[in-house]
Amino acid sequence: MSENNPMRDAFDAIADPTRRRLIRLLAEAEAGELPLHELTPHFTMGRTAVSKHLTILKEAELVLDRKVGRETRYRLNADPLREVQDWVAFYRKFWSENLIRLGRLLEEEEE
Amino acid sequence: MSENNPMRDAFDAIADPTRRRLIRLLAEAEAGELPLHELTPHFTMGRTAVSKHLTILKEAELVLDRKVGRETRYRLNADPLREVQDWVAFYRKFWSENLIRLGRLLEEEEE
DNA sequence: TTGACACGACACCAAACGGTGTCATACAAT
DNA sequence: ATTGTATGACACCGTTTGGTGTCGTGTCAA
Repeated sequence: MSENNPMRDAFDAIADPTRRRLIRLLAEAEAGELPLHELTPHFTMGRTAVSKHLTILKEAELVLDRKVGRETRYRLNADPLREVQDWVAFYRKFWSENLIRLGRLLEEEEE
Repeated sequence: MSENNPMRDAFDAIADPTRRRLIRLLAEAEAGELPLHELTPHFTMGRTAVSKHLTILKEAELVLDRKVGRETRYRLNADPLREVQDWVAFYRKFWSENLIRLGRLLEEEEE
């Protein structure tokens, strides 16, 4: 039984501001990974709540984790965000004028 | 009392796949706008459910509406998606190799 | 003016969400 | 060996979500 994970959408995972901050913290971590007890103090909520948000991010495969001693270190995996990028990029052509040039530039680059 | 709206996050609004499909349908509408009863048949759920999704999109200002006769026509406003674009763009540098070149190109362009 | 249509508003419901606190376990340090 | 730390797993709880059905009102068509 290799996969009993609920397996979650990236869109769903980044909908919560706490989870977006977690992603940011992991992105800026010098070591590239952080354990739960170093992430927790950045929030007003308790450890358990942060842990649950990390679980949701794991379900979306936005973070990976490995156990080191008694702590679990979490690391960012930004790849699923490409789906978000691709989806939102489609609507660039509907934005207000000043980014149309950039949009065209991207289209050339992306094929 | 000009603003009694709950006022919702764009990230929150696009988290639901039904709402993403609504955005797509409105984007592809030839007339640029569609009434509820033309949107509904694209889904398996009932009219009331679709209407509630549209309300949520309205709270995020991703759709605008105007009344025409007995119908309410909904139109896409993609501008709030720029916030999503900006947020996700930050993590392009963490993606797998082949987009690093594009990422650098965008950074030059964006300042 | 009667009837069908389009819609918003509302009550309702089960399930998921976003928190809390507690407990058991594994590991570190002394 | 004992104590303290880090964590996962639960049970619990109030609120929100995503759906349903119904009702009332405004509008178009006969």
